[in-house]
Amino acid sequence: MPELPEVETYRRIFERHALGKTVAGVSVRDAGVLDGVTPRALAAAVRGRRVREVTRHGKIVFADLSPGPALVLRFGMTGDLVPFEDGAVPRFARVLFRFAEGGGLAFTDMRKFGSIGLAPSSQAYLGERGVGPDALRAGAQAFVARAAARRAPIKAVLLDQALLAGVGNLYADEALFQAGVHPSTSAARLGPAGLRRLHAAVRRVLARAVANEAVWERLPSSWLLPVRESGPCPHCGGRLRRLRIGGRTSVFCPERQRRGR
DNA sequence: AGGTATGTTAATTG
DNA sequence: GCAATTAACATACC
Repeated sequence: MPELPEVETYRRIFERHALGKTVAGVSVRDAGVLDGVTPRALAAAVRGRRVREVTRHGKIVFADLSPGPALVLRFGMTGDLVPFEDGAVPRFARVLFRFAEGGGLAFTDMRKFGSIGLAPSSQAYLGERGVGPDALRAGAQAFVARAAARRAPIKAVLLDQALLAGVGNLYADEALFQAGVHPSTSAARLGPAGLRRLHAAVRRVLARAVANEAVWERLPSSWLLPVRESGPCPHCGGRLRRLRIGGRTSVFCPERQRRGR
């Protein structure tokens, strides 16, 4: 379940179980999730190294092994990090990390859209891939300027990781809902003021979700997220509508989020 | 049985 | 050449 708030909880899990520890071994159970490394090369690069720092940028977790490369963890649609003790390997485990001090972490991923790779550093990786600023740290200015130049539906623009890294389909819908913006509105049409308000909503939504460790049951009942599948609009009680935008499903309240084209 | 799914990205179209 | 859109990836579940 990985968007920025979920991935931040993964970062904390990795930190709790690996920070300061030495990697004793890496076991690749499905090489299909490796990105640009062979199982052998991954093990060679990581084994014997200490985890110095665990960071997150958007939906990506980096484990800094310096001196040495950074481990790059991406979770796709169904990735997760699950602590395990030997013997009890979690379901859908694709890669296992074991630590010299004891314990292990499993990278699980049912659909295998996630990946594990290596990079000289997190900065190098982000630069090469063109990942934009982290959605929780970025100021509004750059986002407003770049989004204003786009005519695509604002929903699609919010999902563009080059503009703002970390926003995914569900939290994008939540931010649009709270800002009262129709998902198919052209980004440019919102104007600087509208984009600024939307950016504030994105940050507020993500920060609140992180504070609640991305547990939906703890989110405010005024939010769209908990009732996204089933319920009526928590504000007006009306029926929620869904649209296909940029290949993803958008859920919104037609009453609260008026069409703006 | 068929449609859908929290993400990326190559390929295609405009 | 760039912005926008769509298909494809692999797998489980309702």
